[in-house]
Amino acid sequence: MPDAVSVPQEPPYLTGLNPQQREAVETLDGPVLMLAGAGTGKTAALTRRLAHILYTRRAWPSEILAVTFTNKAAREMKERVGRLVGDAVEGMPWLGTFHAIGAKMLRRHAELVGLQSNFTILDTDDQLRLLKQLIQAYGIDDKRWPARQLGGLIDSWKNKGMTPDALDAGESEQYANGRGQELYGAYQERLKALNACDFGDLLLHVLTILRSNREVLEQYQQRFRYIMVDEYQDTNAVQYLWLRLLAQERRNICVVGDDDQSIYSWRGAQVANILKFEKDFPGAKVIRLEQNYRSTPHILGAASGVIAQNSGRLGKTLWTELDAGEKVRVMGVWDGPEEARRVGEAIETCERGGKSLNDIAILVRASHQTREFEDRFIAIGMPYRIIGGFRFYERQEIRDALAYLRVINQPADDLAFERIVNTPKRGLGDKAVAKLHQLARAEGIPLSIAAARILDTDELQARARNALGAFVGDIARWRDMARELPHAELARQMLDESGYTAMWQADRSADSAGRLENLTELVRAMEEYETLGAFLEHVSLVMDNDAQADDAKVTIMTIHAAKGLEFDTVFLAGWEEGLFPSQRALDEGGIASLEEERRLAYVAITRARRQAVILHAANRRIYGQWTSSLPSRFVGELPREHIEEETTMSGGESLWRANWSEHADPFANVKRGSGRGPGWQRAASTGGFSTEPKRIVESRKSAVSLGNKGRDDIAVGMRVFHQKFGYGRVEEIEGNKLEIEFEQAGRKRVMDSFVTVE
DNA sequence: GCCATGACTTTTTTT
DNA sequence: AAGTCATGGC
Repeated sequence: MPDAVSVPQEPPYLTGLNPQQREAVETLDGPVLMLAGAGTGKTAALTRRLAHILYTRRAWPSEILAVTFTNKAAREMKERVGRLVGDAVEGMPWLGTFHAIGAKMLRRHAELVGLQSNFTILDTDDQLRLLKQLIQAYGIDDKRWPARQLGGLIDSWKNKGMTPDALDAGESEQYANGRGQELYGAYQERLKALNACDFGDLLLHVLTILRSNREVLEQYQQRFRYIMVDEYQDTNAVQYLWLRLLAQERRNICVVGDDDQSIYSWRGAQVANILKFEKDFPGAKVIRLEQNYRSTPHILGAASGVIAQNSGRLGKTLWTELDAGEKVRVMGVWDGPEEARRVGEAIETCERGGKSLNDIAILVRASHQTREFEDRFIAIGMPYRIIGGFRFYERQEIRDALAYLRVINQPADDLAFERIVNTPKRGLGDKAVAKLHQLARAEGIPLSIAAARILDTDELQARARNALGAFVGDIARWRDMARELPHAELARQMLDESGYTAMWQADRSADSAGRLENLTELVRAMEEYETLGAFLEHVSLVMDNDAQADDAKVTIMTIHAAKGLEFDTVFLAGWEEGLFPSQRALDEGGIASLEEERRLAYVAITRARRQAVILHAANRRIYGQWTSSLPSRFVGELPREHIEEETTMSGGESLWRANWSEHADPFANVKRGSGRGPGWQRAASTGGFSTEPKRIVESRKSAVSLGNKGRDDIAVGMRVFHQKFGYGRVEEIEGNKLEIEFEQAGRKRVMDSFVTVE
């Protein structure tokens, strides 16, 4: 230990950083732009920078604004900072997603935009129902002008920072021949009446408040001594305006981003934000992180080759000191089910090689692709977790239960009231609800109050009136209970007394048990929150269903959801024209969209640490229709020296014909020979092309037998035939896997779907 | 008011 | 293929 006296020991958070990272950590004053390529340790730099600020007492935890894009990223940052500075991280109320922070600010100043602080945050489903009502009320044909479209437009307006009165004619023109503004305005009015807001409002309302209330703005400008923003390339206009206002005073803002990983332009993200940072904050220090610590040179080379096809990049040179490792495998398969099967097999090989399933991920372009893998993994008993896709709170039973809680928490929440007024069935159908609406609209009161009033009239049939009376009585009683009982207990009783639990208990369908479990889980989760309001906020903004990460599972998710994550082995499925790049992107956004798809491909490949496998299928079922597909152009853009191509489809004509007969007329439009894309031609001409006959058999087998999930025709001791290993005797059965003593091949573990009974 | 039936659309990505 | 939505019989 040289010079232990004169050199104070380096704080732990500074060790192991490269010079650029260290500079990013230690440059605390003034604006900083960190351009950080994939895998260059930007999260490490960011978290240590945070630790540095706290450690040197430049600011209290509550004086730092740290914004991330996803809850996952926020959680991870919290964890990593916690490891460096201990409990201080608990006092960081302003670490979170833009939306979570927006909600927090909005609750404090709700009255400035005409809301009460217990406002409800509507999700997309509520939003859509509300829009449908409005569209109908305004006499617009919802076939021609769907609510979804209006919802999308409103969202994009909010992302651009446009309130209804700031909307220009061109924007308004996009919906129902110029009635966009009218509807948007009406929607905002309605939200106010419901004491509710949508996701976009969490950002836009805050911007409005900061812009129109000098004291509030100054208060926050003073408070936030340091501002840090992750994934800056994905910020949209409102977020940008927000940050600019908040950072203007102290100018201690550090943003981190990578223009090559900008994949949210459809949500209003503007890469331009990162490009003009130096203009917005003159004197900004620009720090580039270019050493990649994550991936092997082959993986990096493959990713760089693809992204190099894009124009208008800031450009950077990633390099790594890691060993070359394996080449990226590119695998052509017959169809979707085979893709899932091959990936399953490859994962089993990894597993046998001692790899944890937690280090393996399957990334897809569109969430519906997860299904193929789910089906397959259930069949072979492979543990998996799906991230994204259906969120916990999007499930019907959870949304119903939450609606009960919302009605208690916030009497003006008509959407919640409507949802549960006849769930479970109480004999209050459309007619009764229409009467309620009528009264509510005439008097300008919420539905729940209208419900109480209508009981004194003879508007409703005796039957409906009795049912409604009972329901109104229940709600009143629950509201009283809410004052005394812990909210989890309240929820339990409410679900019971309302008959909601009973409704699912009486349900004989396959998933009713799971739904009841989810309800239990929901109530259990409530216990962790101080107030009902806090819980509801958590549910609508933060909660996701990957909470239990205890045992090893393969992760299946979209590429978007994978941003910022990394895995040893990554399978990239469905690299086919039309799927990835997505047809819709190509049709609607032209070259700009294609480039975004390409960035997506770049993000996908760079998630891998050691091994990347890219797959493309020759046939896929789209909307129940078999369609032939070409390998993605991105496959053709992978530099040859970094990849290794193979296909499971050998045997030429005979195999193709053999498969045709198994489907109705699935490949009428299959193009053969010269009609294939570049990747395909190359695959066919390289040595990776296999001609082993056993593969043919297996390929064909897949097309036929995939439907069989589990089978009951096999028992221990039976003589069975396996396509690859021949005849053998079943020694052991474990789920879908069989232990078989083969006459030729010896003892092997195989999947039951591959054997036939003698 | 409830439920069964059939026509019809759908899937890009998320807070 | 699966889910949504409108219609009509009970």
